[in-house]
Amino acid sequence: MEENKENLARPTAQDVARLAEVSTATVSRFFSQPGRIRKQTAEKISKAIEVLGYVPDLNARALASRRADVIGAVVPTLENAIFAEGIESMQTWLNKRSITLLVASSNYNPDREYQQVQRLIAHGVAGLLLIGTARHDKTRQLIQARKVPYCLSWCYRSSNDEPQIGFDNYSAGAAMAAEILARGHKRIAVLSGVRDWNDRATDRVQGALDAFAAAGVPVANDALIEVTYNHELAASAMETLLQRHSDLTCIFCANDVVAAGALRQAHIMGRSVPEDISITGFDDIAMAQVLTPALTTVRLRHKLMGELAGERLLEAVELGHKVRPENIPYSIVLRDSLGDCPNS
Amino acid sequence: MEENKENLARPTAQDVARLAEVSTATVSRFFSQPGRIRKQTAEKISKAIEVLGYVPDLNARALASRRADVIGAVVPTLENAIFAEGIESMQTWLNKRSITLLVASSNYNPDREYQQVQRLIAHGVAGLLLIGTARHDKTRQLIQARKVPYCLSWCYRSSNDEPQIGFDNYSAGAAMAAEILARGHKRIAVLSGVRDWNDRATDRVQGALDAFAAAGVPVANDALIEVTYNHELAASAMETLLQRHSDLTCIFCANDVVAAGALRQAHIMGRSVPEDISITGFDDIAMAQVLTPALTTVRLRHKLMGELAGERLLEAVELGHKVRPENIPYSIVLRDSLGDCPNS
DNA sequence: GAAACAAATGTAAGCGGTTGCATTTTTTCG
DNA sequence: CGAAAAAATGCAACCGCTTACATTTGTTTC
Repeated sequence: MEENKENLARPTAQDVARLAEVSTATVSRFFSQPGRIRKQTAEKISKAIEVLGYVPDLNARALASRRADVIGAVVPTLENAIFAEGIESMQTWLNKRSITLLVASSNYNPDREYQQVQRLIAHGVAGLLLIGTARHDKTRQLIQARKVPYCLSWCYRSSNDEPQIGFDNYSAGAAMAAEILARGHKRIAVLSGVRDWNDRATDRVQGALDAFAAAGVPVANDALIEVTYNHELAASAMETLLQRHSDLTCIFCANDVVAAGALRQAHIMGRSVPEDISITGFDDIAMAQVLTPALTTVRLRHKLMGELAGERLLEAVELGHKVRPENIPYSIVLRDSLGDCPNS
Repeated sequence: MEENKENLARPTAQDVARLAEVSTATVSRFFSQPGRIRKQTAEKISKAIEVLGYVPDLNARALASRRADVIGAVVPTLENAIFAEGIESMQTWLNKRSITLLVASSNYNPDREYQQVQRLIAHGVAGLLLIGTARHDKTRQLIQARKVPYCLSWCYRSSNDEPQIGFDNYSAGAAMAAEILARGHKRIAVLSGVRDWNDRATDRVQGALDAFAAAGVPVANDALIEVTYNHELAASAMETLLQRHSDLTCIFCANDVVAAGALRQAHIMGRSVPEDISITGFDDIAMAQVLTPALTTVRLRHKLMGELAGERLLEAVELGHKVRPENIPYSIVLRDSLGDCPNS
């Protein structure tokens, strides 16, 4: 009687078994191998489940079967739309396969990344998605020691032989630089994201820097400013840039958010884009096309990447092999913010 | 010898106990009640943990202690910046307390929301964060039956006595309408989000509609268009609106993304904002201030809300009471996109 | 310094499932 | 129709950790 209170709130497989007049083993098989159960037995069980409102306890299942239907991901932050989008579609993909995605944020901090990886491992994740290549060695060691299948994402460096599915940021940076150079720009500045512990930002900027230098228009040291992922800081950096070099004709921005800030600041300072000065972005987040002028940027298929990473990682987990590296192509989206160099 | 292979990969509390020459109970207490353990014993244990690289199995812990340090949240989508921001800060807050946040997306679909709630319950979450008030009854029943502490978020309706921490969207909609009316606008249109199963969008629009009607400038039926959360659709809806009523002087948008699309379209059609036509947003996402002109909008403290929800929900879980409803104040941010009504 | 009490630790029974192996039931087929 | 093979189900030992209760060790008191 009174013990039913508990049972009502959280019926167990035991309860289901009792009501359906079968053993718990059969109930368990009802879920894991429905084909191996007689139709009439299955109906009894499924009715009992219905009646009791039974929901299997995934913790117990994970413990007993020593595998969890959970994949973990540690992203820098969900506030960055590219990660939010990628994670969202990865999750959607995984959910279709009854896999849960457990997301944690590191806030771009390798120490926190380590903690989060540890937390995810403690939760028994079957696989791990990490962002980029830069991280503490102990983080790698932990993953190695636990033999957790993993995959790096948003990055692709041919020099790196870790499993990775992402974009070749260096070459994409160079490609955008080429577009800029093709329009005759010679006085160029760079608005970078924070590069410390961020290989994506590093590669993007380096790709562009190298391309500019190779074309004989190197970017001066004081024409490169690093800012965190934030409109306002980008705007004030833009102001600084324009004060230092009033003759700039193009700003290469390492991401769209920074570009948006720069665009805004240009407007405030009365420089029209792209007539007086050109600005390019990176990522092609949704916002890029509603800005005025619409942002010329590098399109990265973040959602596709998320899906692909989910698919490949799951495959790797199930088949027990490593994820095969994949370089997802980028493209340059020419909109209005990049124009020909004025006075040339 | 050979069984060590397994042990090396996933050392258990048993292994730690053996190495530290104590019982597993003591190892367990080392984590749960460190104060109750002699210093020298603690040191032996902590050394063993270090040596083995032991990480406790949270699934086993949850099972044995029948409580999990996990809180679940079902959001419509992380692609919407307001949820990404709110969830991010809620997660940060919870992580500080060693609580894991398990996030799932419903894609604005009540059926999927139900599935996700079921999934989270299966994972044994100690508490649940839901968005808004509109959902299937069976979802409510499931939560009720499982006695999972929960909290609605992003909404606050005084008529609703469920635990809720969020914003009074109706009154915020009315407040923005008041600003619009105060500037003399009389030919007003509304660009709404999809209101079906979305109480936030519904309330915002209704609040505005009622305010306009009360002021004697009701919005015509064909001057209200519903669009999904998307720039381009919003832009084309804006075009339709302007075709139907070329004399509109103000567009009330139910969220910033839609407003951005409208702004863009106004620009394309050569209507300058706010001189020819005013546009207002809702949410004050980061983008709002980099648009040109900067968007006048309703500021909602999404991050604060996320933190507060995390704090209160955790408190409710730990103390076993309900979350006390909380109405988080909004404010109107006057920027450039709302101006006086022209020709008046 | 022994009794009395407090603190630290150990013992062992689960938590809610899974699964190898044994057993029972059903189907197949000569 | 009965024996052999196949299919379905049951039994029971875990999975890794927690915790009530028992036991041991340490401390305090007079």
